Amino acid sequence: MLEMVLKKRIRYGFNGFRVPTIPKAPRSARRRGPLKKTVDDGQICAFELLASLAGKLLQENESSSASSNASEGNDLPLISDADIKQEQKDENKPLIADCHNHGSHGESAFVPELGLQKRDGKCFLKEMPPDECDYILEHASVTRNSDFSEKLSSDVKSVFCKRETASKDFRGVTERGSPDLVESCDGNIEKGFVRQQEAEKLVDGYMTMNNANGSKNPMDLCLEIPALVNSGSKVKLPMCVDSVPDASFIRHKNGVELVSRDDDEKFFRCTKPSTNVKAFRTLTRTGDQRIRKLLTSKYWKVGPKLKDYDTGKTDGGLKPFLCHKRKIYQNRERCQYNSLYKRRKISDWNSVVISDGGFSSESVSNSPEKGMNREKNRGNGVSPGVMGHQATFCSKDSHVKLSIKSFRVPELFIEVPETATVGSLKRTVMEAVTSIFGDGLRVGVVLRGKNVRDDNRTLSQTGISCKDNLDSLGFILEPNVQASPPVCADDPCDTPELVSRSPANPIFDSSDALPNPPSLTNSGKNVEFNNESVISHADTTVNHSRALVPVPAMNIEALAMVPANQKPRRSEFAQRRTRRPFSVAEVEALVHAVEELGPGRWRDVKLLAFEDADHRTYVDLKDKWKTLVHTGEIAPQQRRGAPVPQELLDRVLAAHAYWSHHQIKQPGKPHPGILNASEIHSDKDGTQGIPLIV
DNA sequence: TTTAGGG
DNA sequence: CCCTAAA
Repeated sequence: MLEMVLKKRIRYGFNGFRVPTIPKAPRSARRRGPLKKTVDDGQICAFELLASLAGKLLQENESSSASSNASEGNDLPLISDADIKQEQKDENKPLIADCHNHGSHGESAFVPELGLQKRDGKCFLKEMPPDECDYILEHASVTRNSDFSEKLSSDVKSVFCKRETASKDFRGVTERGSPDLVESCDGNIEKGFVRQQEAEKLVDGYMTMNNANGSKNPMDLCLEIPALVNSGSKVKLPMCVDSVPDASFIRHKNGVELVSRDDDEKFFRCTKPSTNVKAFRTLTRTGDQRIRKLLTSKYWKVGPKLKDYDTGKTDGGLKPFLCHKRKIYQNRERCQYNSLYKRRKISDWNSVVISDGGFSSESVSNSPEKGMNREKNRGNGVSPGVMGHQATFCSKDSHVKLSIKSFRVPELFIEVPETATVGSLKRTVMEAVTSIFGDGLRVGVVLRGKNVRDDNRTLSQTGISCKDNLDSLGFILEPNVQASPPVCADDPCDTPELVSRSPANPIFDSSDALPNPPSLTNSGKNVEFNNESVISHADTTVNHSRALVPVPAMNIEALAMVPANQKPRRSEFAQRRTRRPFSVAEVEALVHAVEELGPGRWRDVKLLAFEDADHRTYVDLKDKWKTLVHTGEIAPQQRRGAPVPQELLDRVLAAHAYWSHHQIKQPGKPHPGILNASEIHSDKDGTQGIPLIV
């Protein structure tokens, strides 16, 4: 038989799926309206439940958490999910919004919703097995979209579904305009709750997805984070991660093989007989190394070991998967996985709000703003509870609002026999996607192209609270290193970083020619940030590099349709950072630092004068110095752009001349001349700054 | 990861 | 600013 290789790129970002939402925690909460209305069931109590849960979890966790996440405080709440329950299927309720619509392309997205189930009013909690239940899976729903464009690209999109709290059902959502498929999934989704350190947080943290009623883009996630928050602790991302585990399971069942490859081309293989799916995380060549790194297989390795389970498949429907997964998951895997994933999953939830804006915030969120979401990072120990009221440097408000419309996903490669049915293909893709997620994705925060790893820094410290930086804020999905469950327990591994960076451009798609990347494109990086910074949106999605999100969406069709597109278009994705002219103050600081340190020691210059300016890399400083020198050398009339005080230019030239004569920097050594003494160790202190030159 | 330069 | 070769 031949195998077709489908390569997909998954762009999370692309249209279709914006964000899958996965509400983790309190589902009920998520739904705005429903909750109360549905009072009837347990839903009503969602918060309460959550709170109680959280409390339990906390208690339990504390011990565990200590072990597991000591460092970070990740401990998240667990989620317990009771068994899975949902089972209703409502197929056709369109919940969410669209994936993008492209005019031409219709996408159909399918978003399942997850509903929390309560078992009894009190639901989960009770049922949760103390141990295992730690977390409940959440899940994500996957969506498929078929865009042409994407199809072309053979991307897979995944979408998260949002769920309604009350309902147990999934619904498929279709996008408007998209002629294609709409599928509804019946699947059941499990949810897990994450335990959070604090119950409150739980509450806060829940995410809401958009609902049909939701406003505009259901898919969009808006996150609000207190600027002060330490990245690690406070914000929680509701990821689909949880679902991940499930996915993994799924995979096995089919015998699909997933391979994750990193740039190096190492693969992981999950294996199994039937179809093989390989998921590659290759990055688009955007060239974004960063991204690549992220994607690299190392990260992705995931635990391939899943169990097999049966699933039905003929349907071709996703449903089976979902259901199966869950079931399986619940039954068996859970425990195991829980342990494994727990950390991750649990980790953080912050409240995420779906774009609709709305969930009833009041109940949940502490934050003043209503629709805000918070995220927590799992990593930090910091309690979410504390939201920062503090003002951020840059931002006016203490909260940073982010909106993530879509995430990008790396490419997936799938191999299936020609004889495979479309349904199996779909499943395969689904599995591949889920497996990826399942493995444990964690959210990485990229600011100005740099992965922000320090989870303990506050957003304001990191610069994320600044609007300007928001543009360059992106979220990426990173493989959970932890995949190896045991290891990571405590550590940071899990801790995802949430940083958001907004990518500058949503470029990526355009190249595709396909209209699709609609959402992304729209959002172009800059556009959005207004007061609120929207972080990822389109950009992220678009940018492969920046924004990734966990939620998987799939385009099945696309897959089928486009078996092999391999065109990696690098250019597409790459985007340029937003331009950020140096202010006079920055120039002054730079000049001062160079006067002391001399050129050639850009790292030290950065540390000395721009340590807190995350967006200024040492390369930027070096480049700026280069331009300053040039500017100083040319006639004032020839200078363009924001004028730099002549005084500074004079200092630039003086320093340049000085260092040209003196050995410019010797890294290890201080220079004999003027400067040295101060310089060497002065680094950060250097503040005293001695204007050496002059 | 930094530097150093060209683009 | 980006991208890279070198270190």
